[in-house]
Amino acid sequence: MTDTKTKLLDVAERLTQTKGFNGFSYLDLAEEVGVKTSSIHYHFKTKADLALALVDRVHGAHVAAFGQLDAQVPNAENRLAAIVEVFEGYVNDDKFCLCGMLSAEFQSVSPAVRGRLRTYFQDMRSWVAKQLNEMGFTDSDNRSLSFVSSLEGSLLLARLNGDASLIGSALEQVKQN
Amino acid sequence: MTDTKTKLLDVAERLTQTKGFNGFSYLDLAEEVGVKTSSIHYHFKTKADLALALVDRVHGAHVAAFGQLDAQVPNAENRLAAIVEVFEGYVNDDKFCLCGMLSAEFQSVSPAVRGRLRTYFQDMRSWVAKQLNEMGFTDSDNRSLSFVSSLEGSLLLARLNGDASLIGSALEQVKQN
DNA sequence: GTAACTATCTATATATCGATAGGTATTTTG
DNA sequence: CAAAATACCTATCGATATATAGATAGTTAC
Repeated sequence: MTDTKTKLLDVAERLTQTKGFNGFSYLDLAEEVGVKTSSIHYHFKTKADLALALVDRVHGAHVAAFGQLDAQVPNAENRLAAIVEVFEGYVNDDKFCLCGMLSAEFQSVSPAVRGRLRTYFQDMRSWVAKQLNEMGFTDSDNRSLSFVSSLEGSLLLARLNGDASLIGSALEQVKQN
Repeated sequence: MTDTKTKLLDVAERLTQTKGFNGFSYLDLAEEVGVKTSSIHYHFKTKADLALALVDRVHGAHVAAFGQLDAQVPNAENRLAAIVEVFEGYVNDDKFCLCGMLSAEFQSVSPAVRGRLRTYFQDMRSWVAKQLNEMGFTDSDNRSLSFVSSLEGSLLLARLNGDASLIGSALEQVKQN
């Protein structure tokens, strides 16, 4: 029996990824979860607090996923491929990246969220750089920037065109040299 | 010729690029331009119509800019650099790409806008591919996808970190061989 | 076993949303 | 000139936004 707070985060996450954080209301959220809007305010005092909780949760989940990949997948290229697959999966669900979305809406999110977004992408870049380094690239710092940028940008284009394969195509370039 | 309509588009464009299309209201727009919200409805019957007008205008402007660059800048690499500079300029104005923003908010825009966004990015990719082809790349089709993806993604990261140079760094990879 | 806490509800407040009706100058056109 | 179109306005609608107060039932702590 999933608790209400988790359900709220699940639905809010999906709505943010599909329509944007400013593209849904507490009423939308309440009706989907089956509670009243006042109950959402009980768990997340303001909508800004909900945004913060969303970023924190996805950040934690991704850091954990990075750790699991490091421990379980014995090849850096395959580890990177696993992340690419996650993003390809978004396309089929008509989703953008949650932190990419909030970064797009940057000027309408709280300073606290802005800080978290910077940390999220910094952590992602660091992890990607580590993989690229293991793959033998000497310019892993700059290449990781290119990797993450292409990942976000190609996801935007892939969803727009309903073609998940655009992500892999765009990233091929980054792995060349 | 009333320039109210132009002013409305100018401000709406900036608000979309900074806060997202769902991040501002007709009242925000009206107050900045100095008219009443009913006047906005006179020029753009619904907010969806405003979105359409925004995409159409920027699409026309960019197609025109591509043509001017082709006519006036005698080197493909410099022509590409000119586009990169436009995106670097966005960072200093805390803007994202207008069509990138609406693509992020994809699930909350009208089917008409979705179609226009596809055309916008298709035209951009075609033009970039032409430049890359002139630069001697034989994989210009795939490389243009990588270029545009990196451009959009790195703009997201650049604004997030207030560092316009991230765009050029990310794109260096694409121009390598 | 009662006091405090948790998680929800009802009910409401205040503000704003996009949108429309209808009026009024000004400009254009036949 | 008169009719029509243009570009605003005032006034207002119904719906929805985020948010709060206070009641209630169930659970936990002392």
